[in-house]
Amino acid sequence: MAECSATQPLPMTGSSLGEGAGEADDGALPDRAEQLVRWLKLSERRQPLVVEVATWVGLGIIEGRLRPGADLNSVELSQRFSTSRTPVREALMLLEQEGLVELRARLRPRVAAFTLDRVREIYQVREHLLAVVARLVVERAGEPQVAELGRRVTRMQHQAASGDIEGFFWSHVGLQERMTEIAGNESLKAILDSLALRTLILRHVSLEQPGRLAASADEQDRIFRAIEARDADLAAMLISRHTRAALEMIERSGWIQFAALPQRPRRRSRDGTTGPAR
Amino acid sequence: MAECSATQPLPMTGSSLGEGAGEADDGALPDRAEQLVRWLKLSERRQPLVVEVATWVGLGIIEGRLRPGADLNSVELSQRFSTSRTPVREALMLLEQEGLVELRARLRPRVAAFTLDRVREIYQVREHLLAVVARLVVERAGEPQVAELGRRVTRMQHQAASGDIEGFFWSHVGLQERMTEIAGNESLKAILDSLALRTLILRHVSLEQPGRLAASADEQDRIFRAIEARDADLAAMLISRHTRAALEMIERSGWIQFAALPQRPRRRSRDGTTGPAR
DNA sequence: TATCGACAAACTGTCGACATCTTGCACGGG
DNA sequence: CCCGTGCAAGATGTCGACAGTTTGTCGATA
Repeated sequence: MAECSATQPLPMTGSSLGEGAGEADDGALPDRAEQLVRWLKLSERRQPLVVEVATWVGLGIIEGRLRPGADLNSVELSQRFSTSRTPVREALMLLEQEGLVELRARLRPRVAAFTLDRVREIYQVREHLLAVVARLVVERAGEPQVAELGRRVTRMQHQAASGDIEGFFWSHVGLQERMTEIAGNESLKAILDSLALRTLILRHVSLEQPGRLAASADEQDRIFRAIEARDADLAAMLISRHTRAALEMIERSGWIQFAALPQRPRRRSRDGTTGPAR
Repeated sequence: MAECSATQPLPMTGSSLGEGAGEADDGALPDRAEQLVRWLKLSERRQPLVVEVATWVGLGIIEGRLRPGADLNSVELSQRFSTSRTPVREALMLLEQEGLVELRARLRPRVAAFTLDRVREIYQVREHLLAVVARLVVERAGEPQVAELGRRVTRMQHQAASGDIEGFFWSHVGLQERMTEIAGNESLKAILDSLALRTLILRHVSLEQPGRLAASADEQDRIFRAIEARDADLAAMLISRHTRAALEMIERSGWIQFAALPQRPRRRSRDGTTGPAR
């Protein structure tokens, strides 16, 4: 378990993350797990076992514990969760559709690797769809909803002021999700959720850029005021600009090249000396 | 199935699909099946068995042979293809992500049912994303690409003039796919492909409305001329309007209420002799 | 020393079996 | 006659096993 906290590009082979995983199912996973479950609409559609595996792997990818390109072999995952490979394969397929995992016939599943081009594409789509969301929110939000959005933005400003990146990050996620809900187009929400999931880790990177936290908070405030004033054009423009700014931060951070390094996980030596084995 | 690991997707196993469903696939599979395979990005990612099942079921849904709400139980499908249930389940999961099949834990898989609201949502998203595509096409298409689009539009006009709904329909599908390719945003293309798949059957309905064929051909022509003239704003506006018009036709046709009728398939008698056609 | 080829480990895809759950149907009560 | 209850057929989810591939490693060769 000690190795769990390793910040190295630690290949997930072996039992590097062993215990934490095994017990992770019920107690250990905090709110984000539930967020993820809701995001993937897992609970309604799948058995608990599949949900457990998908949640753990998905969270691992989002949180950066599982690096892009890392092997996700089903045998090891099934041992980790004391199940057969069937639910594991199902979980990996779910994550594949969300763009978090790459599956190709006969090849080992791997954590999806980003390319800068792909990220640009996603942000380009997000930019336009979020503009649509903004317009719909202006059109459809009642007073109570506007007030709720205002409270969320206020909280984010406080978090930004106190430098609480983690809190701000999740508030931001929650705010955008709430706005897509208010927009009232479930298909649109599903698409944006999926795109959000793929870029979660990147959005984190974006916020870590110096000065970005305060700037982002300010932009959120201006977007909110446009919504409050029922100015759809302005809100749409601001949210598009906000999205472009976030992309720029990501590009500037150079994170992508770093993360996309060809990661060749070593095969375990077969005498079992893989360090702390289970 | 025999161990023929042929590289070519061999035609359906002719063995066990004796019913009305059987006829439709074997001879009729040629182009659309391949289109569907490409659409789902099946060939790269999955084993032939899964591809075969997914193609058959997916085509069945698109062509209306499998009605919304119809049961898709994995035992029957596995018998039909002489496989085990594992690849069948995988195929159904693939189709679920494309919105063609509904899976819920412990319940039988069913062909996805449309609601009018859901269709409106999809067309709302399509309207905006296609506008983005139009702008990108104007920006990025070279002369050869524009010429190719022109040829496609010309062909569609001929098909419309001769009342060839089926041909026009697939030309239309091909045209939009080509435009999304030219737009050069793969993520955007993936989203639009998925939405297109969900609404394929509806777009067919739309074209069957009297007068719609000619109107659609005319709109396509105007969109093309706007692209040719490099007028991004106009092209985007026209393609949005075109999408809205298509939705209106669908709403007017009343097809959705008809198709969404709670279809309760009777259980088969268990002597295997499926008396009435399925 | 570097390269190529073959071996062996390990992983994936598929299968049939089993436990659990859902669902249609029959039966009994109101 | 209609409705709720219980049962049995049948479907799903999971499992362990097996065959076929992929892949890393080792040894032979130049």
